[in-house]
Amino acid sequence: MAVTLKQVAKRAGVSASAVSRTFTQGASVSEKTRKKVESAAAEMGYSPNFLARSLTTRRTKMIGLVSNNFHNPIFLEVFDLFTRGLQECDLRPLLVNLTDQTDPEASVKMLRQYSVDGVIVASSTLPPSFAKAFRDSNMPVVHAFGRGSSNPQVHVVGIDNVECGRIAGRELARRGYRRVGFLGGPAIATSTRDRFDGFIEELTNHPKIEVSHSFATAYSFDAGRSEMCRLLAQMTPCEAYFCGDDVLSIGVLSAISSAGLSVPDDIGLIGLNDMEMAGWENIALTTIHQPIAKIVGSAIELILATLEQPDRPPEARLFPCHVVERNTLRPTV
Amino acid sequence: MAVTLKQVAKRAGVSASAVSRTFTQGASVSEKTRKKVESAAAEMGYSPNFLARSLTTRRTKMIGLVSNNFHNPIFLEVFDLFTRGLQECDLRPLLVNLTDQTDPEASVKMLRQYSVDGVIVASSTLPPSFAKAFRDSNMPVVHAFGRGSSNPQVHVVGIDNVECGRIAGRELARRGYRRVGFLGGPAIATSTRDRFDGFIEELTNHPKIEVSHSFATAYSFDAGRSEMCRLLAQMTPCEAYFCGDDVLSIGVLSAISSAGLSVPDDIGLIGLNDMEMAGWENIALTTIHQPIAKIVGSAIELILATLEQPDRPPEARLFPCHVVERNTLRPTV
DNA sequence: AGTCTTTTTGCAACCGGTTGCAAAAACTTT
DNA sequence: AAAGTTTTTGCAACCGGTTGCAAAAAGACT
Repeated sequence: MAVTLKQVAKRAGVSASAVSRTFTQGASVSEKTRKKVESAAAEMGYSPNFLARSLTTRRTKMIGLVSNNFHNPIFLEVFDLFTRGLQECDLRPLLVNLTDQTDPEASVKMLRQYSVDGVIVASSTLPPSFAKAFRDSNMPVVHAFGRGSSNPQVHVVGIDNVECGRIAGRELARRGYRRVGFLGGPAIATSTRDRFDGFIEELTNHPKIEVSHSFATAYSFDAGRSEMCRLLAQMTPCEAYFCGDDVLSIGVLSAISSAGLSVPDDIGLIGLNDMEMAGWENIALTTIHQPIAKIVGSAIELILATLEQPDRPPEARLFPCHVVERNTLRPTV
Repeated sequence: MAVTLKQVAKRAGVSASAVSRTFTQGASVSEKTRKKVESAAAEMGYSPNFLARSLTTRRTKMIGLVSNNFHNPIFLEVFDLFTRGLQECDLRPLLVNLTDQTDPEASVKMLRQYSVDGVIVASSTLPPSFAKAFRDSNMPVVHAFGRGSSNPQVHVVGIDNVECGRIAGRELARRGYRRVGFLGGPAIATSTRDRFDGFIEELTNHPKIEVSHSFATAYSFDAGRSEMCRLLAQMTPCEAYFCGDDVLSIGVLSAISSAGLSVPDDIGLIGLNDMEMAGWENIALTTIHQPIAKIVGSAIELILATLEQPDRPPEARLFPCHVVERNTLRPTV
């Protein structure tokens, strides 16, 4: 059984309040009693119970971290950054894995029952309405990697996916490709739609370029590979593809080389994310860099600010992206 | 402000205990009051506060999930499995990222302050003493991917790393390699040592085979690549290498192809883990399969059992591994 | 030493629940 | 209808802390 405040109080010969105050920032305790309490606490190995404390302070310092992307390697980086960042702010992540089986409503309820101080939804495939459910339940929430909007319902931190689509389109045009393809992630995901829209929009400026598109069933290696295999079997491939994201690109890359074709000589490829693996020398994917460290940092900052000031109006913070050139697009003509 | 039990009690016209009992499994409440309470609760959107409850029940249903492997892709699979598995048992993972900056002692204390029901340490690089610190602090703990031992200090679930070393040695011998190398992870990690010992032991049965060894600084792509680059620059390479793990292997693979050599024609490679990526067609790593789903499942089962029966003697559960043949070792001669 | 301030202290109520216990209510049995 | 049995109920204490408040102690000033 853990040592309690009362036991420490008795041992130190002071009241419970005195002990409580010694362990509370900025409370009024004389140096003398503080010493008494501290040594008693040290002898007994006491440290305050955060959950009991939270009952009166109404702060648990726990943050729900909700995601459904446990198969995309970039999310390992995301989790690393979030857990480190939260820890630095003295917050603990309560991790929720939103699978197909889990009821979204249930996780809202669950996180409320655990009195988390706030929630971070980390996903580019969940709809804004999901994050909003937390807001409706009166919890501060930030949707990281969510869809930007001029007047968002909840805080959003991410990138401008439409602009990324444009960047990709522009890049392929600049390199003189004449038949290009959009090979997106799941067609329902807003991130996919936005990237698609931007891509198409940009390429309407280049009427001579022929554009086609298709969608993979998920942001995953397998989905990318099988979609590309399907395309290769059906028709003569485009000269270059803009892929929904990096892991998808790697699947595509694999399909291409299995077909005996080579990148970038036969087919060009540009991804999105710039995950660690994209820089691995045997992959060397040309891709659009998404500043995930900044996004994560900003999401944490925003949730922190919202804890202070719960009625802060929802804000969208979108970070600029840029092309990282590696070896999967041919040089400019 | 969230609805409390008392408010529900008032609305339903019953005592607080009645409300509490309606929400407690197996408590005695008449059908009539249960109905009254349930409808009042539904109208008001009440659900019990788990943390307040935990104060008396002494169960938070939170499990500390501690790891230091946020850069090895296999750990995304591990986190996925753990979070799903725990959720299915109605437990929530409180995630702790043990970085170089974080004080291990502090995380023990922190998890105690949050009254987690138990702790799962998921790491092959942390020493048994780390897991033991939780045990010493009276928390049920399971060390997943830890070092097996005939009389362990804490519950361990994992693989027999020594045996894996033997398997690798045997496999290379069987394929007729005559100069083989061990390219391990960090030399201090027990998993590395054990794999090394087994490998060496097995190869003493084959005195004609020449064995060398070296260690990378981490289980990571970069570490594998740079160690292999170093080896290739220094000396004529071995005919085949047993790599510390898969991500290391992929780094090694990349170094080899950068050097203009090919796998398995010039150099053979066998990894360990069989992470998803090892099966990607453009990697196709021959590797030793570690049954991570079984390990995770068993770790959860064990922590659950220990919650029921805290004084259960420490147990080591080691799962057998086997070679998965893909394309990085030459065929048997 | 006496008065006025400021700081420190303990009491008691509270945070949102659970639970042992004895009384009340509901059934059984005769 | 009375007595006996079982089930349901509310009271009150408790889980491990925090905090407003008024009293006590300490310090500052005549």
